[in-house]
Amino acid sequence: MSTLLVPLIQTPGSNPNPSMINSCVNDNRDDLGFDFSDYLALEDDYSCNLSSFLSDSAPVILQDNLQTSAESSMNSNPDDVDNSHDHHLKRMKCTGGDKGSRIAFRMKTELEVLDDGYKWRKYGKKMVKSNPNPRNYYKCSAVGCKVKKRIEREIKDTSYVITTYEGIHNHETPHSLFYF
DNA sequence: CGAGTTTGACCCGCGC
DNA sequence: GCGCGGGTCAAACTCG
Repeated sequence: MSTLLVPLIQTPGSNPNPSMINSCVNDNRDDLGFDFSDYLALEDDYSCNLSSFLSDSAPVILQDNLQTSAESSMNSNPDDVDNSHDHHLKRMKCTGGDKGSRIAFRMKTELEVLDDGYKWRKYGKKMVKSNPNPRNYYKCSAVGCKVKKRIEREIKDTSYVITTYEGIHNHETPHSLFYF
């Protein structure tokens, strides 16, 4: 299984979130009301349960070093994470393949829906067996854009939200137009 | 009145 | 074939 890091530089048409993380954290992080304390990407197999990514079986790659998720879980105390500004993009995992447009990340926030600069329409809500918290389904509201995202709260610590994106936007984010 | 949300129903894949 | 779980649809509803 190959592993690659998701670029954190905003590129037109790329998934917005890594770049949004960068831009938001750099200036108005406090205004957003959440911390990008953690970050990870999905395996190719999209059918896998999100919770499995938080289990000890999944390897995790840090930006500055490597460690297993078992090790990282010991360091997953939010207090530890918040101690450094560099930890907003602490860890990430991504596997290669044609389906690399799927990405998930986990962040500490009280908000249910994060403003990532795009406009989303909610089209479903589902209780899943593996998580007592409901999973919400969103589609990008832009015409012709088929990007979807799922949002659910982590089982172990409901202060963390797991957001999963599928697909690549075929348009600019309204946020970036404003921002730039 | 249009856009967005809610929610039950439906569909589909998978395991047995 | 059947049941289960997850994802999507769409009508009804809410809100500005």
